Amino acid sequence: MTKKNTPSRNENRGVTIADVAKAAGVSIPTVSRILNDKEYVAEETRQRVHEAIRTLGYTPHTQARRLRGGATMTLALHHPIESPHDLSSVIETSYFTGTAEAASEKEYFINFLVSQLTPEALLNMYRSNQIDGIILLQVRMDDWRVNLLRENNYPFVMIGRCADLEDLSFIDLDFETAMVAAFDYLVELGHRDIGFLTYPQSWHKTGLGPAVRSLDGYQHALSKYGLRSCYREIGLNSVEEGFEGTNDLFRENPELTAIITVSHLTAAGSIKALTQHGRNVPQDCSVMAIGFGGNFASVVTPSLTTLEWSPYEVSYRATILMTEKLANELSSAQQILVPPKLIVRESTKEVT
Amino acid sequence: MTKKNTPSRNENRGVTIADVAKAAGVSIPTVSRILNDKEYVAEETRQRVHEAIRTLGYTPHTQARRLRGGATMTLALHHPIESPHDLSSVIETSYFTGTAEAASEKEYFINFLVSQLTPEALLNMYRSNQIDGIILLQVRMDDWRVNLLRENNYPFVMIGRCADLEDLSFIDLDFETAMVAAFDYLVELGHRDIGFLTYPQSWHKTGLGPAVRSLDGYQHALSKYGLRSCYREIGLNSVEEGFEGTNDLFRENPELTAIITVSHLTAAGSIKALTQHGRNVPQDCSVMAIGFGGNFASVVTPSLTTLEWSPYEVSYRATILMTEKLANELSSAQQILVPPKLIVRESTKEVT
DNA sequence: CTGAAAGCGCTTACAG
DNA sequence: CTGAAAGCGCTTACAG
Repeated sequence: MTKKNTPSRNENRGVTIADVAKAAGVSIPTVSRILNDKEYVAEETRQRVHEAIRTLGYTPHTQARRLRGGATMTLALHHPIESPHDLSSVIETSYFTGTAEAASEKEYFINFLVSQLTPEALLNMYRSNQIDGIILLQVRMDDWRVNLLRENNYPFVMIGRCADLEDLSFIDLDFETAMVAAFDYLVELGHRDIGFLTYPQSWHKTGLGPAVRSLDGYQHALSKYGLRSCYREIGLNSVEEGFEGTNDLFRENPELTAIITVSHLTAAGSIKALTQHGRNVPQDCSVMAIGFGGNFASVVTPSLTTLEWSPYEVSYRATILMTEKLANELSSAQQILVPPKLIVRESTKEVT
Repeated sequence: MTKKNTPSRNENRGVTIADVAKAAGVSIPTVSRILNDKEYVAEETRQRVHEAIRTLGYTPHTQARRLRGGATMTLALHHPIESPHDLSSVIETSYFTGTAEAASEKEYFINFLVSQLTPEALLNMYRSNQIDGIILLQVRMDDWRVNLLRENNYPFVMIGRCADLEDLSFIDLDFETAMVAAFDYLVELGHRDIGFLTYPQSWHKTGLGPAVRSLDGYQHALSKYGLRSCYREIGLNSVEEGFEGTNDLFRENPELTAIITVSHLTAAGSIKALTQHGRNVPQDCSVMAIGFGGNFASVVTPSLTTLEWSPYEVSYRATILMTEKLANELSSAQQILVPPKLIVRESTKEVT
């Protein structure tokens, strides 16, 4: 096995604008102009410079350009979570890919921040010119990040939304509409005894949007149809909690004919519990989930009827929004509410 | 609604090292030294400078530091895929979070590249100093990215591995071992008629590691136990393909008592097919999946026995490896093979 | 222990 | 149409 020499920095790296200028027999500014399609340049000069660029394999130094240009052309996507290890159960891959795709289209870099951030650290991201803007995930009704960024007038965009939205741009899932839509659908099928397994109490207490707004929507739906309240606040990301929540619900309300959950995981637990107690889904009880779709829905047996959003699309749009804001292309704050899509699969059925 | 003025760049941004120097009544290099804990500085001066830094809210300009320092302190993670939209079905979130976490610990930035990359574009990432190194995903036995990077002597690390590994650093899942381990486990339970739903033929043809090595491991296992071959190459990411693949397999081999799949999705399809044909899992037939774990396994009913790896850990380690390589902390190429962990759940059982 | 000088690679007025 | 000069914010020898 021949041992090769592995230098830490590469030789190719050395080609600078000065090299190109020398090779083409012109000055550095001239090369720069040609690179940036500025002003008038003699066609013959342009040819010569391009020739030099090609033979030298020159590419402008991104960092230097950015230093000169003032903008970092870098965005951050922040999800506050104690343990990044667990993020996979909280957020879908498509959030990353949607953001990454939009950023790359707009020639921005994107940094994913998946940790608890101190106010100091957040400010430093801007102050030290690491980022031009940030996209906030998991926004609370009263969110310190929003307050801080707003005070300091640093550009940001939310996926989600806080309480005071004046002049703020966001894209959010419309949970209120989703809840009512779920009831519209189930009531239409003849259901009147509907149980709801919602977000954990801790989410509600800390003012997390989905928790607060789902419950609001739930109340609307109840009064719209004159139904009585029947819900449990349970953990989001475990089949077990769905299992136990469902058992709980049925112990006190054996008459239920439908269950709405806010995660595919708890829906799966719900189905497990029902099946185990001899209730067939959807024959004896319908189950539906509100949330992100993806592959989960069809893995479950029976496959899940859902009201879902595309995290890819939502994050893509949020990122485009961020770049537009930075380019001053937004005349006013953009506030976008995305309605969910109803996808009927096998887990729901009319009451017999 | 009061209309606020939204300047595009922020005022706080202006604080530079020169401001600090002036405020503290010292020269710029002195501030720089203090910032970087260099050499001897009079304690009294240090105090004064720190004081100025604090009151001005100064943070060093990252881009400028990088320009001066030579390194971009930025890494890329590349997954080649035609449609980034579909990435969520191919790769787990934990890949991103593991990478992001390691990068942030080492004070690197990380850019996720989730698109088809041209050779030209890949070289440009280095030439234009956008990145110091790249982490390659979905590596083929003969991978143009590897060849190109190697030729140009640009630093990279693989999650996966190609055929010629001389002097290359990687961390890969040990699929051969996994296959044999699956058979060890099932044979121990008394199974001798075992069907295998493996990666699609296209993967095998393009030389994708998991496809090639799973099949190799499969052959080893067969000859180890003197069993006959019985497998199908099917699509990875759909419940349907698992469903149909299983039906296919049983049509010609009704005697099968166990199925091994390489994805949770196809395993779910497998269970669906078996159940639908009146075969109880695991009573009449065991099903197990080789691959990443996560929440999928317990969503399925019965929950899946798996041989699994943690994508968080694998990507975390790969990223650390990359930073070590860049810091020249690696005396030789690191080649790490990660064995899977067997997690017995409900979907497997001894032959009765 | 500290400052004046040069330079990282580029771009943008400013003259010609 | 093109070049000389200044500067983006920082760090690193080099003198003192």
